[in-house]
Amino acid sequence: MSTSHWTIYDIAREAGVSAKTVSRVLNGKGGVGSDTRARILGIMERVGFHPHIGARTLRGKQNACVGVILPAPMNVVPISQNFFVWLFVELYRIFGRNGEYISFDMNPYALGPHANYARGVFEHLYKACVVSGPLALDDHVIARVHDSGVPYMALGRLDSLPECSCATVDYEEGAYLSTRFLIERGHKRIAMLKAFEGYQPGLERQRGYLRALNEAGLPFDENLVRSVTFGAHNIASMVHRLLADPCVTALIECSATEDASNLREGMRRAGRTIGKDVEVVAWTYSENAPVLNDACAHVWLPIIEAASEGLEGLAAWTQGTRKGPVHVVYRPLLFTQWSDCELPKPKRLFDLID
Amino acid sequence: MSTSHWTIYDIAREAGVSAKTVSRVLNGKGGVGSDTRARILGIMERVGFHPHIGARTLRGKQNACVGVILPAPMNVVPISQNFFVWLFVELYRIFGRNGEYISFDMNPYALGPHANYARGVFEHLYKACVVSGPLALDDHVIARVHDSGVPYMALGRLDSLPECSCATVDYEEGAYLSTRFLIERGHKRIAMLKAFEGYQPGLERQRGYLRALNEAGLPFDENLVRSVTFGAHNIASMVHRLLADPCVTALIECSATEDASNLREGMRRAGRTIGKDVEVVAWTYSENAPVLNDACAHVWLPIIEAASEGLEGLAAWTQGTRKGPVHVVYRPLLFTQWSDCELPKPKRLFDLID
DNA sequence: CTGTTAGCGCTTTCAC
DNA sequence: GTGAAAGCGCTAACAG
Repeated sequence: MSTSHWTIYDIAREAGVSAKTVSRVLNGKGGVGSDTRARILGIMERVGFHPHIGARTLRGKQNACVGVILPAPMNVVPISQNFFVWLFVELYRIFGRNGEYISFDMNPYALGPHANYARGVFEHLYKACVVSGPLALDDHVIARVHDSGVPYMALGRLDSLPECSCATVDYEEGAYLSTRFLIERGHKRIAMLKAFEGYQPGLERQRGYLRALNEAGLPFDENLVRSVTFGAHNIASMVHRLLADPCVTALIECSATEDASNLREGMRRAGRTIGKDVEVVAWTYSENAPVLNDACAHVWLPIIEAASEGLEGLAAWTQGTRKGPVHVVYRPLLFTQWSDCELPKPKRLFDLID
Repeated sequence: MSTSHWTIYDIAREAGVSAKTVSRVLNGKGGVGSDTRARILGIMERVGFHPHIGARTLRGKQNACVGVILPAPMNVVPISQNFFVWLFVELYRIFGRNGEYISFDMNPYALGPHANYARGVFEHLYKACVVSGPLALDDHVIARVHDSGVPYMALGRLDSLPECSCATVDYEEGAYLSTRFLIERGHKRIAMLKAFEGYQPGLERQRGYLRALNEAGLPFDENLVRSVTFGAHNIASMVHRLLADPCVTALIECSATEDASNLREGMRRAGRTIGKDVEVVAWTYSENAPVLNDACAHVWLPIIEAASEGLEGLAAWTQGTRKGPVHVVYRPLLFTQWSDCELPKPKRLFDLID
């Protein structure tokens, strides 16, 4: 083996030209004779030359990777296995196939309180990034990402940054549709099992629920809205608590668990029978796929569809074929007809460990 | 906003110290007064300072990411969805939880013939890397990775590089056990449906098969060993072709598809009935899980277990708590007892697209 | 305990 | 068509 590590200067010396000429060839730029170019390419090939990506990003403007970041720790906001696989394949389709590095930052929180989820942007590692998850109401990082000029797209909105680049569904509308539907069926006291407390989608659910109540002139009782975390135990006991009050005749299940068994367990404990003394509207993230067969309606939240369009927008922004930011918001759809079946219990990506 | 982009010089000026002092604080090194350190940290916090990762890797020795690379294009060697999810979670557990970036290079081949699968190593992006798949027999890249000094681990061996850092199972032994078992049951003409033509694990299968035949003094007929690609059509027709010869009374299914339906279809076309006029040994990648209920034996290839140990070795090597290379080889296990059930048809990660 | 100097490998002026 | 020189932001070596 000759030199274990070749720089453009080594190549230049070998070719009898200057480093700048090598740089031009490396970047496929003009201003180099075709014989010189061929000679340089030959040497590069022979010695297995690769440019130092750090030096490149330091001097040039182009960073190394497309980043994927989780704006909340996974134990706070878990990620579903199916969604993750879908996202990964989509990232591959849109970015990876062109030879982009796709870089995941799963747990910057481990690095201490000063580290934040967008460090890949601020450290000049990412040329673009996907913020994959809901944003906290007090998030102050996304605004800095926005200002950095690096193309980005969040899978969620943020009231405090209306210009935020995002692809999401209208959770407020979903909650509004759910609540209005139950009101129209004559319910007066409607409980809601929601999630994402402290995060924007949690707030949006609350707003939609309130809007429907207000329109109908019904009072708001804060005890009827419960936020759950993602533990099974927690969900069952929250349902139990909500339905302990016999005046509560309806429940909106928009906790994002997509798993009916805990809900059923909670109803059982409360001595309730679905369809008899309680009606349920459930949210689903797959078109026409019921989460709960005996629900009186489902609301479909097309987050996959929104994310797909958002990723394409992000890719175009990254390539410069369009300007950012991206702004995709899909409307949810309420449906009352579906074929009888129960979806498999969804798995969390990191259920496997610890 | 003040300066949109702070360097250690800006911090140094603000703090009234030199850049070197800031660098020391940034890297948690000694030789800085505690008041100075606190002041500098305060400024960093206030302005949201992040070091430029490219500059860091250029000057220092530490690269940015843990890399995951596929040594063959995915259309040539597909990856199973279950294995991928498992690998991702494991990477998270071992590297991601410590705050490492995990960077995937899914398709460097798109960048032209000069690009190779380990560019992330040669471009000084990776501080460590996992080579996730079988190595081609004519692979010349892994040796350069080996020489680069970057900790790495391949999920497969390579004859031409015995010192290669790897975690794998002994495919040769698997083929040997399978063939010997069938010979002991009296079979003389044993067909083998293998995969990974041109890749090391394909060769290993062939070697184990030959070794068992030789030991028993049976002749080798090259028509009895067929390599398949991963299309369903291909597998069924290969099985058909192999079993067309009535003298063939046994089949080793080690094509890595883990899907019995194509095998059954091929047997049907050949007019064969399993257990009656043909016996099958099938390979499985899950402990005690049958791929084919009416096989006469299964061989379990503990690749997950090997990969897990290999990843831990790689992590230790990366942290410097042990020396490389890693060398983990698990032995396969033949078993003839299992509970009756059929595994779900495995999904390829990228079946979803194109 | 702290600062000065040099230089990592590349790209960007600007000159010829 | 090509080259010389400067400098990106950081850290290692060496002073003080």
